[in-house]
Amino acid sequence: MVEKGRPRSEKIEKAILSAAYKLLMETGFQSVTVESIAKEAGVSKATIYKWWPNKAAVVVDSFLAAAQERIPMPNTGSVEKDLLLQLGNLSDFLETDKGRVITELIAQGQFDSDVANAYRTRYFAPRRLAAREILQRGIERGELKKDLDMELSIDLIFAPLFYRMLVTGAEIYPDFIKSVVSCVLTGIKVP
Amino acid sequence: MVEKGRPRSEKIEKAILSAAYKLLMETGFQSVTVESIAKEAGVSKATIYKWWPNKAAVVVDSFLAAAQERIPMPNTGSVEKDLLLQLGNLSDFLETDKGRVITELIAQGQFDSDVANAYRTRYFAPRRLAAREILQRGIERGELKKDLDMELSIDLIFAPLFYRMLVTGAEIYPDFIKSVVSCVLTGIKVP
Amino acid sequence: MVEKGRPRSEKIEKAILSAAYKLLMETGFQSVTVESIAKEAGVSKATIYKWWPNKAAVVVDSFLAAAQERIPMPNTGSVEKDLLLQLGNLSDFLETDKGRVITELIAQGQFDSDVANAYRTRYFAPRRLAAREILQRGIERGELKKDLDMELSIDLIFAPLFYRMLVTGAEIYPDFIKSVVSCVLTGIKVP
Amino acid sequence: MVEKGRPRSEKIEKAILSAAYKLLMETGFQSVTVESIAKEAGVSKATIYKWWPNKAAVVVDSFLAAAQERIPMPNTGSVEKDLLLQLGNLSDFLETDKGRVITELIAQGQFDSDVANAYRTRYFAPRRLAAREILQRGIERGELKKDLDMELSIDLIFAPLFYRMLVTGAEIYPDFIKSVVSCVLTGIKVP
DNA sequence: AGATAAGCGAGACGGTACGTCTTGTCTTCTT
DNA sequence: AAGAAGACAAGACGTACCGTCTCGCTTATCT
Repeated sequence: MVEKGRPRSEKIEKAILSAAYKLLMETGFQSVTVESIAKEAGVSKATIYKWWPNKAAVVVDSFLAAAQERIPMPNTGSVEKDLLLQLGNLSDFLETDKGRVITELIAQGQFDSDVANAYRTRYFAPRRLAAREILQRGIERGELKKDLDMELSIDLIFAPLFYRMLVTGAEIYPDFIKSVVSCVLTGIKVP
Repeated sequence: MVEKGRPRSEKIEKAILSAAYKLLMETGFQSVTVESIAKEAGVSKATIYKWWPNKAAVVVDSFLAAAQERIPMPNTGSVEKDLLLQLGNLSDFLETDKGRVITELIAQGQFDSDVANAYRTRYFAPRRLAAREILQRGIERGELKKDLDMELSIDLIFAPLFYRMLVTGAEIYPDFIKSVVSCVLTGIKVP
Repeated sequence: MVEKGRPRSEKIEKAILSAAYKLLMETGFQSVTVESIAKEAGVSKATIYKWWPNKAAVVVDSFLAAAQERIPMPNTGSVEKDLLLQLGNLSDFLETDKGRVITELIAQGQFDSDVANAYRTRYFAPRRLAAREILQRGIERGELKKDLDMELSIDLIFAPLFYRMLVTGAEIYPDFIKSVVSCVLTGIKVP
Repeated sequence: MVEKGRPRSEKIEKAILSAAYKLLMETGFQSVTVESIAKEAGVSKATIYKWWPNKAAVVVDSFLAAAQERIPMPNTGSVEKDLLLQLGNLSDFLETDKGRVITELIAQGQFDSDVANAYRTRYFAPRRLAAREILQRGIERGELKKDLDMELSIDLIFAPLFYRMLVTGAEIYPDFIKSVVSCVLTGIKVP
């Protein structure tokens, strides 16, 4: 059966997401208003609420849609080098405007579980997968313990960066990453 | 020098903080309004704004004032046991209502640097100090490397719990803590 | 050109004006609050501020909207009788609740020129026109001087009533009106 | 019996009235706040409320205290000339800042009968007395009707000026005064 | 001289209205 | 039916002013 009436315009959806993303980058999550998105996109507020349940949903969506760039998958033959590259990329990213934004989204996730689910499945899940592959190859190469708890290991690797970003606010200098990888590895590596 | 004018009423200050804390626990950060605090405390809104610049400031203050209970300082003679106790307490705490609240405050800290500064200096700083002592004793007993980077080590220990709370939302079961401590230790322990 | 968007609801506008008018009559200008108007009208405060710049504007508007009843135009064939009827009506009116209200609006007009402009053009202008016609007919009938300064004469006729209402607070008894008309017509000098 | 305790400081009372008057002239009735009077006078708010029941009372008092300058009593031998001088002075006065202020006080009198009583007895009563004398002399000289209603006549003379000031807002040019006096004296009817 | 009591400055406080802002829904006409 | 425009309800925000109060200090008279 064919849908009746005017079909949903994909152009409009994109305009909304672009506008939301632009404002998110420029002014931060709290300063973005649905009104401002509508104006920037040349769109009616009702149209936004037609497709997203609330402001947080649009804004998160706009961020995640824009974050679909390729996730780098380092494969140097060494777990340590791979992890250093991976964490280096992440920490570089967290310094950018986008990095600031993701902490705002994580913050919003504490108040809105839909937001939390969104960034978990669409943002973090694929990135953890990349880390998983690095570790998997390390196991196969005999660099890492066979019975490694993968999820735990990934937590140990990523957690310190987010902990500093979100909780302590301490600077994330390059040596910090080196030290994190070194410490975690010496722990999980075959002795 | 003697203070001039009618002195600030401590009773009122306490009433405000108690009211804010009560509402924070009952309804969560976002649902607390300055109006509701004023009503609950039997106080004028203007009085609240006289002493705190905005809602976030009062609410955070109310939490931190209530969080001044003794920080447990385990001292079993073993770094591993001490850390297990410390992290066990923390994870128990994070399961309670207060635990939920602190994630909300951390969230708020992403939007308001005054809030972030408040919980960093008044909440986390003393708790990190406790961890520091545990590690220090470990070094003195020869359990840990002499040239240990303390801040980094504390980050490695605490980060995974907060990472799960704030980012992945994964459950924090008892074995998780054991594994975290074990992994971090094997790395920083003298071989 | 057709208006875009949802049209302004006339029902709501009327509800606001009715509510404001009701409260104005019941409690007086100073006791009316925008909040109370909103509540009485079952309307949002923002809607009121959308169409009126402040409380005074709504309240004055509500009064003037309600004061659009027919202005009596006596035409007895005698200037004196016409003026007596006109002033009698006015003084009866000033004794009512509405009369008290208009002094409050005039008072408000001293602080807010928009208010003053409103009652001048919408309330007094049409009433002065009626008086003008009475005088005009008097001139045509040869009762009054041909070169009469109309504005001045109208001032002389109306002023004493308002002067007593606003300034001296003296009672306005029926004979007072008779005397005013008589004096204005013939003067106080010995003939 | 002698009063116990520290006596009321006249200096302070004067400072309050001066401050209130200064602010009244500079910023108008509504913009004067008790706070600002206290600050300007270097006095405590409580001291103000100790001697006056509310803001309006102080401000009106400050005005009336300052308005105690001699009231001119023209006596030219002609009622017309006397009235022209008297009204001329009044209209000159109403053009000044003080003139604006008195309309504000009259306005305030509509909401506060204490204010109204104050300016009636302390401001208008003595000025009406002066007019009364003018008329009395006119009667004695045979210029005016013997059975003249004095209060009414005074109303007729003063009312138009205040009517223009308070109600119509029309300009009060010199000829206007001439015409008022002339009309009141001789009437508008064809002789 | 010391006690007593009111005057006073400073400023905290309760109360209450203001006018603004944002969210999410609803209504009308246009495409 | 989708969409633009924009009206609307709800309700929190932070500000302002009023008039009252609570301190401690000062300035008088009374004992």
